Amino acid sequence: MARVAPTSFVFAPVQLVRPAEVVAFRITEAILAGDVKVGERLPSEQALSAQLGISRPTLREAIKLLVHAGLVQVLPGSSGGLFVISESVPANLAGFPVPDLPGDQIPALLQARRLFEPQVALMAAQRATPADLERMRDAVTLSFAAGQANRERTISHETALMMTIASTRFNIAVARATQNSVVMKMMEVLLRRMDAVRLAAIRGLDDISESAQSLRNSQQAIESGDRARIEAATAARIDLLERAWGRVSALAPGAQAAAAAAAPGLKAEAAPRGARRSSRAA
Amino acid sequence: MARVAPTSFVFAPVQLVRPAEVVAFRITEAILAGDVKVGERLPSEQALSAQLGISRPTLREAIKLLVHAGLVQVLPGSSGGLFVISESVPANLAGFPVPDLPGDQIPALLQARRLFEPQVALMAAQRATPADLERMRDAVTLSFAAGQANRERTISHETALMMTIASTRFNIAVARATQNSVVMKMMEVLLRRMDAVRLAAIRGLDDISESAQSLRNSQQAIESGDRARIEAATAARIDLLERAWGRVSALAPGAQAAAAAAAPGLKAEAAPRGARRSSRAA
DNA sequence: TAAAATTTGTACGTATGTATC
DNA sequence: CGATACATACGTACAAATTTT
Repeated sequence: MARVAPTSFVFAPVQLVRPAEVVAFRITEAILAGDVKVGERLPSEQALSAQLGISRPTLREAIKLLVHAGLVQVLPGSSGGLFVISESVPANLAGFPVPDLPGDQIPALLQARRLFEPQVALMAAQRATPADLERMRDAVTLSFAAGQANRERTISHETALMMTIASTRFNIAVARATQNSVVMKMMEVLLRRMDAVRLAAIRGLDDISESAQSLRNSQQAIESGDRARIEAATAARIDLLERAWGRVSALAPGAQAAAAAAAPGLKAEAAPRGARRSSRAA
Repeated sequence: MARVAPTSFVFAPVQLVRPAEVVAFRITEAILAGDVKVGERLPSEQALSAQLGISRPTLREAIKLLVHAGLVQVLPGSSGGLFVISESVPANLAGFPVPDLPGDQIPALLQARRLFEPQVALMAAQRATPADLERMRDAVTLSFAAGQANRERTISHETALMMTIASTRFNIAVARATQNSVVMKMMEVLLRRMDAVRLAAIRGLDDISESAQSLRNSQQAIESGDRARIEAATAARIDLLERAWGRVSALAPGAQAAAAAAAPGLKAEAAPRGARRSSRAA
C-alpha cells in the first residue's frame, strides 16, 4: 500500500482532572453561590461522600485542599464537622483547576458574555421565582455593602474581593432564574473563566460604587421585565467591566502579565509530577 | 459547643472522567468537525501522544475505544498507522462520556440553543473567514447529499446519521467562525448534549430535505450578513428540530424513554461498581 | 462521673488504570 | 507490543476525640 502522509492537523493537549479537585471545586461553588453560608456546617463526611458519589478518602483529599485554601475548618468530635469559615477565596487562588486562558483572550471572554448574558437575563426575567429575585437582591445588597466599606478613593483588596463575590453571586442567581440547567452549565463555563479578570478589573474602576450601581440596575431591570431595559443594563454592566479591564491592562506593561498576576495558577505551573492537570475536554 | 444542624443543601454527584475517554472524545471531535477526514492517516502514536500530552499506553487505550466504535482502523507495518474509516458514529453510541441529561430536560436544551445560537450566528457573520464560510458550505452540501440518498418517505438510519453529522459540523463551523474560543467552548457544551436528541429527532421529520434546506437557509443568511435574516433562519432551524422532537416524543410512550433509547449511557446505568462516570463538574 | 453517640482521623487490602521500560 | 512497577481511588474497618445524655 502506498504510504500516506499523516494529517497536518495538530491535536491540542488534553487537560485531565483529579476527582479531589473536582470535588473541592464543587464545594467551593456551593459556597460562592451562597448555597451554604459562612458558619454553616456541611454534612458529615459520610453523608457528603454519598451525596457526591465518591469515596470518603477522596472527599478527605478534597477537604485538605479546602482547608489549605482557608475556606473551611474541620472540627473533630460529636458536635464537630466541616464548617464554612470564609467565602472570600477565589477558586484560582486556592490552586484549583482553572481552564487555561491566555491573557490575550480576555477580550474574547468579555465578548462571549456580551453575547450570552443579555439573553440569559431576558429569560431570567420571564421565569424567575420570588426566591430567585431575592437571591439577586441579596447579591446587590452585598455589593453595596462592599462599596460602603470602602469610601476612600483607593480600592482595598478586601473590598475588591467582596465585590467579586457579589458579582459572581448575582450572575449565578440570574442563571438559576432561567430554570434551565443547560444555561446554567454554560454560565459556569463563563464564570470559571471570570475569576481571573474580575479581581484585576475591579481595581481599575473609577469608583467602586459604579459596580454596585450597575448590579442594581440589572436587578431592577430584570424585575421590571422590560426587554430593552434588561438588555441595556446587562450590556452596561459588561461595558463597565470592559472599560475597567482596559484601564488595568493599559496601566500594566502587558495585559497578559496583569492577568497572570491576578490569577496565579492560571498558567498551569508546568505540572508538578505527572501530566495531571485540570478541566474538561476541549 | 451547641450542636449545629448540617446545611440542608444537597450536593449533586460529581462526574469523573478517565483520561482515555477524554482522549478518545478529543479525537472523535476532530473527526466530527472535519479536521481529519475519512481515509486520512493520523499522526503516529508517538507523535499523537506527544501532541495530546499523554503517555502512549493511554493513547492506545483511547484507540481501543475508537476501534471498537468503528471510527478508526489500525494497520501495522511500515505504511500502516491509524486511519479514519468512518465519521458516522455519534460519541454516545461509542460509550463515551455523555453528560447526564434527564430526558425531560431536552426542552431545556433546545431553549438554550434558541437563546444562544442566533447570537453566535450573528457574530459568526461578522467575523467569518473564507475558510469558515467554506466549512459551512461543506456541511450544507453534506446534508443535501444525505437527503438525496434517501428519496423515500421513510428515513433510513444511515441517512439520519449523515444528517446529524452535517448538522453538527455546521454548528461547529459557525462557532469557529466567531474566532472566539470561549464561544466555541460554550457551543461544545451544547453539542455534547445534542447527540442524544438529533438522531431521534431527525426521524421525526416530515421530510428529510427540510433539514438540509434549513441548514442552507442559515448558511446563506450568514453569508448575507443581514441581521434579521440570520436570526430568523437560526430560529427556524431550531424550530424544525423542536417540532421533530415533539413528534418523536409524542409518538413514543414517553419522551424520557425515547431519549434514553436514542442515547444509551445517558441515564447513567446505576454506576457499575465505583462511581466512575463522565465529564465536568456541575 | 461514666457511658453513649456522633464525627473526624488512620490504616489496610483490593482493584483499576497509567507510566516506564 | 508486552510486562512490570507505580499511583490513584474505592471500600471497609477501627481508633481517637469530643459532646451529649
